[in-house]
Amino acid sequence: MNLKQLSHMLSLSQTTVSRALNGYPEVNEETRRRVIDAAKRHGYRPNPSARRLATGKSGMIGYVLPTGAAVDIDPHFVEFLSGLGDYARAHELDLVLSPADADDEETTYRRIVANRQVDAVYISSPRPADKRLALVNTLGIPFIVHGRSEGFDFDYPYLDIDNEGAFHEAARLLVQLGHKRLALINGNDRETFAIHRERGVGRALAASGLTLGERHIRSVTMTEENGYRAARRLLEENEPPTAIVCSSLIMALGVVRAVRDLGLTIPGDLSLVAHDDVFPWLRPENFPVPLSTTRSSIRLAGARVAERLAARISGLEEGARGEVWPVDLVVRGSVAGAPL
Amino acid sequence: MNLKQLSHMLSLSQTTVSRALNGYPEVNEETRRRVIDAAKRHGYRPNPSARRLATGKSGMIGYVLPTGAAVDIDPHFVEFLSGLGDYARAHELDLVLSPADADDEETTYRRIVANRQVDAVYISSPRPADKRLALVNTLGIPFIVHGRSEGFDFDYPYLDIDNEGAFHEAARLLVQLGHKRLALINGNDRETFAIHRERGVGRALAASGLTLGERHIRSVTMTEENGYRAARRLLEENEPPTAIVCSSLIMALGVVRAVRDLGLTIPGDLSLVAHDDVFPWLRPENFPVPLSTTRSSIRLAGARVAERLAARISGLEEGARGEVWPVDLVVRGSVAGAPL
DNA sequence: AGAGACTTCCAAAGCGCTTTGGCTAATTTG
DNA sequence: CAAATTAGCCAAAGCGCTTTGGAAGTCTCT
Repeated sequence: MNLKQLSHMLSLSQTTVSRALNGYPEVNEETRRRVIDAAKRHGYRPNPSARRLATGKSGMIGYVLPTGAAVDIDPHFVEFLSGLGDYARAHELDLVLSPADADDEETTYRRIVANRQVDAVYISSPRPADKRLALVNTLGIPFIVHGRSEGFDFDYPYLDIDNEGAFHEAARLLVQLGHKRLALINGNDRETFAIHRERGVGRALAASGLTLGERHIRSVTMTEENGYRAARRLLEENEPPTAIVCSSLIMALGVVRAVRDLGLTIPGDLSLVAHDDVFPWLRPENFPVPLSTTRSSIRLAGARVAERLAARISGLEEGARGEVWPVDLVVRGSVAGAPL
Repeated sequence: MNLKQLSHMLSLSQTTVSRALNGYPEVNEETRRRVIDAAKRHGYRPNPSARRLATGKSGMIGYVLPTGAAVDIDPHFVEFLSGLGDYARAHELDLVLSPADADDEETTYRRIVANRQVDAVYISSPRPADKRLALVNTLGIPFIVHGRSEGFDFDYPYLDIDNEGAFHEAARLLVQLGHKRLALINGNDRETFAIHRERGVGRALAASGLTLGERHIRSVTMTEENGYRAARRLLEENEPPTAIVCSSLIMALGVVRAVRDLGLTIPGDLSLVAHDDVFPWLRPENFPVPLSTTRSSIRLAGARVAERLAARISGLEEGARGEVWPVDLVVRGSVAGAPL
């Protein structure tokens, strides 16, 4: 059932039927009702390919997926996707994943924009002065950044959590508990979120005249093994930290293992706080010692990003609105006063 | 730069240019060279929307993503996706994720097929007599199943690992080591892979006159917490198992925690083997006691599925070829002879 | 030399929608 | 009451490809 048949059936022109269905004003309400009714009865669905060709709109959102033999997709991605799906499901919005060589995403961005494959894209894990931002900005495709970048002469729409505030709170708590030697096991410090987190911890320490020395910062990709290694190196130093703030639950697993291997205890010898993106399959309250966390659901963020992308596509949202979500600090058994 | 302009430039018809570019035989090789050359020089790329409308082919593969407030996307998905991207990247093949209500995926399958949104789909985590299989089979869209189903009167193309064989081997090893009371902490037993794994363990036990009683099988979604709970319940029974086979590393984390909480040790009191899908961020050799595993890279499977989908789309692969990959049994410190 | 078979190309008709530019009849306005 | 709007509809022209159905020219064979 296509438009031609439907309009013939109604003894109307394709123009009128099309307009009736798409909510244009220049059609009699009575006629519109007839059309909509007939369309529903006959299960008419406009052919998306034809519509695409005519309008240049695809009704899909895109994501350029960096891949490569040495590249692992962040496990957080799947949670973000769940959220995105939560929104998209209800709006028949599909997501196009365009795998790209991690060393050359630009080609892929250009391709999907030139081909008009998607109406909008989102960008995740941005870095300061991230080239992708500049690119999509000049290419003129609607976009939203999940996270933040820095150092541009233009504003852009984003959704981010208050990483600095969260880690500031966490560190401040530890300082208040008497800890003087804090360490930070961070994610890749070329990404903005990691920079913000470090800044948060640094600010909290500075407020008490303390500092976060180079020695006490590890910046690694977030695997259990890297968490373990970082923790061991920190804890085997001369004056080991008495508290660690850690950027992910997965790394925290490694930290816990290292602490055990060294015959230490949490929170007796070491206080530990980690950031929790809320994985359904690994929960901080189930750690050997319930883990204190800064918590923010990445799934909710996914849903919100989808919602805002849809709004931008339909013109409901404009401009460079930045949105920063607060982060909860949830204190559990893994923190205690500094050892004497 | 579109076809019209290009053909005008070459003083050829659109027909000839189109055919030259698409490798049709009825065009002089000399002409073809000229055309291809000019196309390259001017950076001509056929408009995919137009091509889609004309041919009905989208050049994309699809996946219907079950979502819902109570539905969590399997973290394995991201690894599979990495593999898919490895192949797709090199072939400019995009992946369309169509989020669907987990209780009604059929509508979405029908939509993407009717709209010809994708040229092929893959289906994962199939169950016996899975409705999705019957559906895509009748809808006539090329597909590949990652995993296996059972109980159909038709064959279908799939890629699966030898779950039964793997768990048979694992259980056989444990039996050989003198274990008489084995338990299985499995995934959702409505999915075929879990059934196969149970079958494998059962067969190994039966070969030695042992059985895997109802009591010794837990079938749960694969979270750390569920692994912990299942292990505790098993180990707190009258005659607790001396060996556990576990369907995922994440659950194994929970098992290890439970063992510790109960004051037991691995492998002294309990031998443990788990299936490892090869996550980059959690490796069995880094468990407190290095974990014995049945190993199979889900990422490689993703790449292979993409490759086969592409082959089916282009007609290189036909029929209902099933492909079963062997699984490695990797023995590490977590298994030992049965306690006396 | 004429019939048949290739080879190589082309004009034009789709694919199914949106949108432009009217046209008619009804309504409002001075 | 004539002129100017407006409401409501339509025909036709795209969007940029692929593909059908020739047509003209070149070879081959008897």
